[in-house]
Amino acid sequence: MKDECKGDYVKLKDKVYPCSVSLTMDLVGGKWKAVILYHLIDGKKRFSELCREMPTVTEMTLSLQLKQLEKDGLVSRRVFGKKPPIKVVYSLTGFGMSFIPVLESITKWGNQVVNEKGEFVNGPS
Amino acid sequence: MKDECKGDYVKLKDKVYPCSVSLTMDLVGGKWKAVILYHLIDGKKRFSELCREMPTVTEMTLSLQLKQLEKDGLVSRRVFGKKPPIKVVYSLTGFGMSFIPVLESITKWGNQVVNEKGEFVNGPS
DNA sequence: CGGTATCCCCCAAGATACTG
DNA sequence: CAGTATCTTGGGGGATACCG
Repeated sequence: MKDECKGDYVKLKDKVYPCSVSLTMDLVGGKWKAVILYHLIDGKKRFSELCREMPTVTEMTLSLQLKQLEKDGLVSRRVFGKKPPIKVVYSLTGFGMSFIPVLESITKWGNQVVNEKGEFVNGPS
Repeated sequence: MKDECKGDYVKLKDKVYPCSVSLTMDLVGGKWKAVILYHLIDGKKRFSELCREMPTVTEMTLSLQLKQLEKDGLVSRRVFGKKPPIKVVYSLTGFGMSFIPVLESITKWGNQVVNEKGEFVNGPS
């Protein structure tokens, strides 16, 4: 039963998806993952830096999402120091970097949408 | 990278997002929206066709997601007939079509991932 | 500093049954 | 044919407090 490409299933780490779009959305979908990856495009960042750059995400959610991204191999986490002033640095892995073109595509479209139908705002207030 | 104002907020229909990536994920994120749009790339489809092409989505969820996509202006819904053998056709709007490049980018990346780390499967399971 | 531990709410999404 | 109507559940995501 040879279907078209669209009908084929794809499998990654014991999870089966109906198509590669579905797989992508599982890896980088959700409310924050793509945003996090976007903020890591320009290099490694500390946890607190990410917090500052994404003030609308709670620490807990950020931590959780980072962990999932790390588990899926998109982000790497390196720890410096052992006593309470610890330093943790996150960065894109090679795999994560391979996603940059998609992120740029997403950003570009989002900006277009805002330009045509929305508006840019300058403060949280 | 031209977009240096990553800290700016964007607004669309009374909703405020921390960045355009966040906006995009709100419009086409979730488990199925992007998949639905993907299946509409090659032209208009009836509800039952979409059901058949996406057997892992329930009718209810499909209906719900289509309604949201319609509300956000990405998909158009046209009804033919008024008595029980009704025919409803869904298609991408111009706005929806503007998202095709992003979908292609997503598909391409997903396929790469499967090629390098996963596998293609031919049957359901 | 960089998280966890809890607790909680909401809603996406599924199952099943029914209808104009 | 193309959906609704309910009901249920899982887990994403937030708030707050605390810890190594």
